[in-house]
Amino acid sequence: MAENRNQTTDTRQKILCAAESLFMQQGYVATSLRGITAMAGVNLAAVNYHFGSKEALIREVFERRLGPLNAARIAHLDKLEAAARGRPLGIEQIIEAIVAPVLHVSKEPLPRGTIFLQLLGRAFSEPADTLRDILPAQYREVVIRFKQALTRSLPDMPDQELTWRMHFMFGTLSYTMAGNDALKLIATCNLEDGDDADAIMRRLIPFLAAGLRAPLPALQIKRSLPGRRAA
Amino acid sequence: MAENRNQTTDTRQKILCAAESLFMQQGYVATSLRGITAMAGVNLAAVNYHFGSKEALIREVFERRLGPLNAARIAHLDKLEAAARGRPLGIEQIIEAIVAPVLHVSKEPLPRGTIFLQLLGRAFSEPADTLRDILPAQYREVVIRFKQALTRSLPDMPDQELTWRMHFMFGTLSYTMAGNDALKLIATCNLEDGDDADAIMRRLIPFLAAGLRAPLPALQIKRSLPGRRAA
DNA sequence: CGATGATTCAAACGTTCGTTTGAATCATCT
DNA sequence: AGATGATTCAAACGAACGTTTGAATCATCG
Repeated sequence: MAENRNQTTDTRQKILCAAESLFMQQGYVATSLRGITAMAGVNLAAVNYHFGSKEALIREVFERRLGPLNAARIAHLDKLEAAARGRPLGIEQIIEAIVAPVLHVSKEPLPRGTIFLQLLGRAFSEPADTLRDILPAQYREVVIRFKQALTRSLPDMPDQELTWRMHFMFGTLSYTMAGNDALKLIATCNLEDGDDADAIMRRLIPFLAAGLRAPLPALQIKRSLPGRRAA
Repeated sequence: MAENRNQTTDTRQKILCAAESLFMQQGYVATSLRGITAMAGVNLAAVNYHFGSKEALIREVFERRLGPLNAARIAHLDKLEAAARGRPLGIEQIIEAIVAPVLHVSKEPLPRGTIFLQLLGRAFSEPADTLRDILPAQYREVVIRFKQALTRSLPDMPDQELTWRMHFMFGTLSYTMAGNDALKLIATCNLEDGDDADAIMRRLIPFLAAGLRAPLPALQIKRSLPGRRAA
């Protein structure tokens, strides 16, 4: 059993990188194994040999990066909570624990990192059944932990309202990561110069923190729009 | 020339509705014309006869609903500005002009409306080249007009910062419309009862308004989070 | 009614897809 | 060196795709 020296792992990595890149550009369904193996410079059959199927391949593409990313988020939160010794954390701190690990990913040997981020951003809106299984699993602990932290820092917020605001927050983050392509669709002014991942995320944190802290919507009776928002 | 009485328009509409529904469930690439025509109960060749190609079909699917939606947004904004007589509008008013027309769409003979909203939410992250052309065209005027309005209401906000916050806002809106599926991916508590489109949007407006009004991020010297990268 | 043009239909076209196969190649160890 | 098992490779498989075709059907009007 040669197990592996560099050949086998090399082929696997080349496939994973090419797949990551093409899935991002074209989406899961539109990307063919022939395109992936061509870009990776390996034989077509290598995908089924090393991964078993196209579906198993995309699963590995996600797990390879999403696992460490979410682990870093939780580690960051652990550190904050240890330092706080039971006191509630600041909203900005919590958000930063979610956002900062993304920045580290984005700095991986370029352009590997940003490619995955765009792929991840798209992932939530891809209807592919494949991700229906792996995303919840990868995110469960993150959501639970951060919701606990936010609940402590926003004690007056009803649970359901907080859930929605976290949903909004992840939506903004996801959409922002998915990125510049989508942005250009609706941007009318050129976003020039130093708008790298750092700058974007630094703009994102105050936006999200203010949203999370927003005054509760008036406990509206079910009468809807035309009467207008109250308060 | 029979032009059309009901036969031809009927077939067209049946195809459009089936396509809308299947594109939403499966995405553009994963949806086959055979599936669409089967659901619509028409012949396979009808799509190419009535629309010319699969690509032209999805274009029509979007234009059919997106045009009226964005027209309603602009009409809503027109009305607000006429009533304000030159004074700046309230942030919540502006956001409501963006959001409220969505609610009307969602109330179309169910479940037609919500289906399209989910499709639209996904659209921005679909890498399909097709939409690269039609979305910017459909959104250009909306973005310009609302940015003007927001600029007047937030006179101290730098243009670039406002562009980003509008991006964040559309991201949240898009992600929220794309919807419950994506939400369930990360939701840990069940969002019960009355969380229909109305309720969601009423939660969304304060969140977004607070985000838009958030204090400017400290005009940071470019030194970033942990210490890290320069410039 | 017979003619005309619009619409439907079943069948087929050529391509491309994910996957499988069986032989060839490579690395490793006795 | 020879045997062994892991890995690569070219070739092929059947299935599904978007599109085209040419005849059948329908509505309309002189």
